[in-house]
Amino acid sequence: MTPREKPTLTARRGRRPGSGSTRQTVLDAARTRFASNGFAATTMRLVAADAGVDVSMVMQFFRSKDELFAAVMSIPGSALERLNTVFEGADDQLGERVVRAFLQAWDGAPEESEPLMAMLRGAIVNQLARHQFRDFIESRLLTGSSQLLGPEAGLRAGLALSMLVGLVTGRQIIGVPILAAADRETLVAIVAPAIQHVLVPTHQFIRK
Amino acid sequence: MTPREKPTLTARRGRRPGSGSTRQTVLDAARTRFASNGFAATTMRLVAADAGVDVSMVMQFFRSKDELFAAVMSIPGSALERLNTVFEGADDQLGERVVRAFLQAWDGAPEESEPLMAMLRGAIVNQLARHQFRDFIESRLLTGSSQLLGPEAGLRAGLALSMLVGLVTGRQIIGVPILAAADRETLVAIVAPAIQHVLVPTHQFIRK
DNA sequence: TCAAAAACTCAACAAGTGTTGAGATAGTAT
DNA sequence: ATACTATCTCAACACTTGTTGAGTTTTTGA
Repeated sequence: MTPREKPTLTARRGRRPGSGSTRQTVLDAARTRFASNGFAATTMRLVAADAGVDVSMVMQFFRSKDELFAAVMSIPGSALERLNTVFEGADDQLGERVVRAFLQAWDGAPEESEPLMAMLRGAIVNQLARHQFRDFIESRLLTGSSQLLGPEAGLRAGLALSMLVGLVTGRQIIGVPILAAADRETLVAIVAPAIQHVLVPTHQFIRK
Repeated sequence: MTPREKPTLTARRGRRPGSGSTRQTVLDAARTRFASNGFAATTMRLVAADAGVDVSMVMQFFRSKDELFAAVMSIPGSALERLNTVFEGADDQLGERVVRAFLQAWDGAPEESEPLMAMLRGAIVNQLARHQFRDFIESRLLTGSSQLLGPEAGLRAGLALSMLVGLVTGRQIIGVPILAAADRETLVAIVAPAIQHVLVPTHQFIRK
């Protein structure tokens, strides 16, 4: 049945898989579109037009819209990695460290912030994004915080995260003017003590 | 031209505007669908089927999908009204009062919580909802907090709101298990001090 | 009774969606 | 050269969407 000749190496002839530059172009276009338009409003034809290729090209690289979206979100990006370790250590600056890292992750370079933005926008409409988002909150971050704070550790970390996500959503996605206008350090100054209190169940606040 | 007899009252003849029960049924169905499925995933045919009428019936009552959505969200509901006064008074229990009122608004009866849910889900996709949401955060609530806390009053209230919205989103819409499983009082106990610190720029925490 | 008007249904349109398959083009091995 | 294969385009399918207009039923006021 199956031809056994030349079982060793270079069994396949013909054109080698291309440089992948087009695939990357499509992926970049999709990332940007998903981040700014959300999942539902991003059409395959729109992504294809941005990338300057035909629609079926997109379908051939990524087999469906869902898989394209998954490919966009599965870009690990150093942003997520950086957030992995930020919960470690329950010292006085924990809140400030967490808040600053969080705001940075969403303000940074498009290659890092856009997948996060796409995930956030998609979490409302797309089931895949919703699950990815749960994983993002549950496994990636809650495991890093296990060394923190007693039996409520997971709950406290989840609360801090969801509240910070709300802040970023209002600031970047909804575009509440008063939040969008504030600079990062002002936000850190106000929010950091609050997050500190959510994360560390201390009953008194260390002054200055 | 126009008959002048009996110019006083009952000018219109024919069937009076119906009991309105059907229109209300449609509105209820739309409210529930928008709240649970979001704007994009809610189709006119789905709403019509839920209400047990034809699609064009929905179109006749509310002239478009956008106007139907607007009708759903413009249900004032005592939930929003209750939130109007909750920011008043910068005492020690302000944070607790705000958090509890907020969680109640989203946990309460469907007629009150569903418009909020619809607004929240729609804010990502629908421009109308996004504007409504800004108004909800800006005018309705920030004006009530003007008596609070200095030059940063608006920013602080906006921050508290966005963070609480993030909490509710994670709990009810995304369905993060660890947040959904927690009961309301546990959340109040953890979050209230944090919100207190966001709203009132005190530098020390009153113990117990 | 009778006609007007509201309430309601049926069938379809135009546009847009994700997706598919056939085929053209071009690079790469033998 | 030539067979082979990856890249890419064209055209269309099958379906869903919001929306519309014509026609039917039911209630109401004169």
